[in-house]
Amino acid sequence: MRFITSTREYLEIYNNNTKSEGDLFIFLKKKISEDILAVGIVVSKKVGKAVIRNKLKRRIKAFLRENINIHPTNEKIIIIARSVAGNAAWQEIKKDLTMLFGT
RNA sequence: AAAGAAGAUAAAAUGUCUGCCCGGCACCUACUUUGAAAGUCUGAAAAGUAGGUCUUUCAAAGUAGGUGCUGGGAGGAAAGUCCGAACACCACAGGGCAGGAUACUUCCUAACGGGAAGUCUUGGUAACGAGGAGCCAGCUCCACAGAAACAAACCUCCAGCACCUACUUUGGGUGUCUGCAAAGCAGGUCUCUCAAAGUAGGUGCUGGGAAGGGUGAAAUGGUAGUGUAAGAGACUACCAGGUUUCGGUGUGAACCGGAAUGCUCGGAAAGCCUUAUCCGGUGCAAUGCCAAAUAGGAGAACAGGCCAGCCCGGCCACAUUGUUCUCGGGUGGGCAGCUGAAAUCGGUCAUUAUUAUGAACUCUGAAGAGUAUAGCAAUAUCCGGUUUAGAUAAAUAGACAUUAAAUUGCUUGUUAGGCGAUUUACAGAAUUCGGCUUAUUAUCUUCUUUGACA
Repeated sequence: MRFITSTREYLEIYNNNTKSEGDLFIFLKKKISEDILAVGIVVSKKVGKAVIRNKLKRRIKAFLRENINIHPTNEKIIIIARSVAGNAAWQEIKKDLTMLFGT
């Protein structure tokens, strides 16, 4: 697994994706030929101040580490946080992410 | 006990599982360079010798990756980016204008718009807080209300003139009444009317005056008297303030005491402005370096390509072409800058310097000053210690459990405890420091006022 770091890569997915929505997050997915998962995390200022945004990003990364097996391996995914995700509990985040990866 | 004021400190703890970033050490793998040895192929006048090529092995260094062990890893505001600096680059002979910032005094400081102490004004019963150049240079503004917001006069006050009304007095006329026989004359506590004078009131005009009323955030000193047509610092006494000046104290802002002068002056400079002082610009995305692919640029060398096994021949190109190499610019990317500093704590046995305080005594009209040593404090010096993140879609954590604290519910055997629930703030480094401002949880210390009890 690797993280998406360049603006060009983000724009490529924004322009050509399949969208799935949960209560807390929105997934933008795109099939790729490489046998690896690429993930980008987007948390806007609507979610909260820096401490809250950083904590949410760390929690998403922790989920990805702990659930390495359920990931698809040939996709690029952008995870966008909705504004309510800032004060969600860990159980809610886990449930929402599991549901979105399952579909 | 309640309500306040000032300051200081801390920024919940422990464990389990799973992880992140930076460094150190050891080992392993790969690559590069250097050296040594062996072999191989070559090989300079002579030597298959020196040297060279390639391969293998070993050693050292470096780079990259991996494994293991180990060390370190957010804040008091990391925030806002508001001041001041370091550092980097650019600009710069000197001076002025413009622009910006600041504005009581002394001291601290690398510097500051920061801090400390003092001083004045002001708010508060007080602890304590807030503020500080200049509206006697010029201009401008002062909502609403009000006559008027700085030059005047609405009502009121006073004087004069004109007109109107009422009344009084005097005089004239008509009527009426009475008297005389009548014409007529005379008279009146009568009526109407005309004129003059006076008194009172009203209206208007001219002048005096700025005391009173009312408006406003703000109206040009206050009280009492003299004075006047009415009034007014016009004059007098006392009070308040201003200005000038003398003496004293203090480094200074300023303060204390005296004298003269009727001088009595609106507010706003977070309005223009005046005065004084300071300020070159851009910020680590600074700046320096390495440097791929692709495209294009410059330079150099070569002359080709297709048909064919080769030659001849034919076709294309004949230099703005093709191939190869080199160069510099630039993009993605990477490295350095990058983290130890104007840091912080303690000590005083001893040393030195400076500053402040200071029991006591003396002087003074007061404010205050002087003498002088012990002790104590601060700063510097000195001595000893402590800490010290470096990420880059951005690490420093995620989950769970226990404990702690606070709030709250239920409950019991109620100065106490048990069982639950919720909460544990504000907030995330980005070149580095010194400050300021803002956000915010808890605790402690000192002080003030009021009340209660002893």
